[in-house]
Amino acid sequence: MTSGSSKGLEGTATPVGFAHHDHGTCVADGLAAAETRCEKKNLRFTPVRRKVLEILLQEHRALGAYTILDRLRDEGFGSQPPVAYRALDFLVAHGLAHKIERLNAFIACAHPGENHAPAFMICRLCDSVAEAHSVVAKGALGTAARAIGFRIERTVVEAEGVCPNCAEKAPEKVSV
Amino acid sequence: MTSGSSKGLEGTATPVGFAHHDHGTCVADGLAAAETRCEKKNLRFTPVRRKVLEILLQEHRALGAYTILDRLRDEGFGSQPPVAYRALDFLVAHGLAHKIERLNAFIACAHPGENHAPAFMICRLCDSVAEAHSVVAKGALGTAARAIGFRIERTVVEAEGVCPNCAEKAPEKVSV
DNA sequence: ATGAGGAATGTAACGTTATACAATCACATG
DNA sequence: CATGTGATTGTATAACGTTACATTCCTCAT
Ligand SMILES: [Zn+2]
Ligand SMILES: [Zn+2]
Ligand SMILES: [Zn+2]
Ligand SMILES: [Zn+2]
Repeated sequence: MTSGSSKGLEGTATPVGFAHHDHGTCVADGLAAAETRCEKKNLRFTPVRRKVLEILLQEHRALGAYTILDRLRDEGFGSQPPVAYRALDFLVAHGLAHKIERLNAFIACAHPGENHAPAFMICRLCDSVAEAHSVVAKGALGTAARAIGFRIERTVVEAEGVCPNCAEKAPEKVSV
Repeated sequence: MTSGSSKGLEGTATPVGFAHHDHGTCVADGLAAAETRCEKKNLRFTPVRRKVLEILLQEHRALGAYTILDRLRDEGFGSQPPVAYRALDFLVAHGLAHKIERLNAFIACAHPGENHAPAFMICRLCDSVAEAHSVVAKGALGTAARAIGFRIERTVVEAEGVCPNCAEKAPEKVSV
C-alpha cells in the first residue's frame, strides 16, 4: 500500500519490485513460503516470528526495529527491544528477511527459498525498496578480491536513487 | 565495541591493511592531497576536520565516530558527538572519507581526488578495510536498474570476509 | 506422568550511534 | 556602529542496538 501508485508503468514483467502488482498475495504467499521452509528445516516459526514477517511483508520498504516493535506491542506481544530483535535475527539468519544497512532497517526477503546474495534499490523519495538477485558483487568485486586473496563471505550491495514511479512524478529532483 | 583494540595484531609487523607498504607516507600524502583539494574547491579545511582526517589516515580500518571523538578530546578539541559527526560529514561530503555502513564507522578515502563509487572489503578477523574502485554495481546492478527505470545516485558495496593476511594465519576459521 | 535440559519469551537496564535545535560567532553591508 | 546573513558550536535528546536475568514453553528420556 505504501507504493500506492496508480500509474501503469510499462507493462513489462520486472524481475523486482516497484512494479504495480496484486499486493494481496504478497503477504499470504510470503507467509506460506516461510511456513513451508521452516517446517522443512525443522525451525520453529513461532507467533512472534510469524507476526514480524507479516508486518514486513505488508510493505515493500524497510522498517526499523522500533517501528516493528510498536506494532508488536499493538498486537499484544512483548514491548521491549529484544522481542523485535530476536525475531528479526531469526528471520535474517534463515533468509526470510534482510537488513538494509544503509537504513538500519529490515525488509522481507523477496526470493525466499533461493540461496542468494541480495542487492537492493532504495528510493530516497518514497522509501520503497526492491530486491534483486545479485551474483553481482560476487562476480565483479569477486574478481578483484581473488586477485588479492580476499575471501568474500557476505556482501552488502545497496543502490540509492529514485524509483521509476517517483521519477515520473518528480523528474526535476535530480541533484543530491 | 569500536573503542579499544581487542585483536592481537602485535605478532606481526603488519599493523593493518592487506598489503605491506610504507605507511609513513599514507598520513602525510593524504593530508596534503586533502589540503590541495580543499583549496581548489574553496572549502575550509579547519583544524578539527584536518585532525579527524589525520586520525582516519593513521589506520587502514574503519573507526566509529565515538572512537574518533575520544581522540579529539585527547587532542584538546570538543568532546561532544556533533564535533566528530560534523567533521565526518564534511569529509564524507567532499570525498575525503567514506562511511562503512556495515560497521557504522568511517575510513579515509584511499583514492582522493578521483570521482568514484567506492567498494570495500572488510576483514572480520582483523577489522582491516581495503577500498577498491568500483564501477562494479553501477555496471552490473546498473543494468538491472536501467531495465526497470531506477535511477541510481549512490551505491553501497561492501564485502565481508577474510583478508589474505588472516587467511594465512587462520585458514581453519571458515565458518560463516 | 514427570522431571531435566534447552529453546524461546518477557522485562528492565544499559550502551552506542546519530540528529534537532538553540545559541553564538564571523563577516559583509548600509 | 548597527544589523542581517550564514556558518559554526553547544546542549539536549532521539534512534538504534545489546546485555542480563527471570520465566515459560517444548521435547525427550526416564
Ligand atoms: Zn506486494
Ligand atoms: Zn520512489
Ligand atoms: Zn598505510
Ligand atoms: Zn584480516
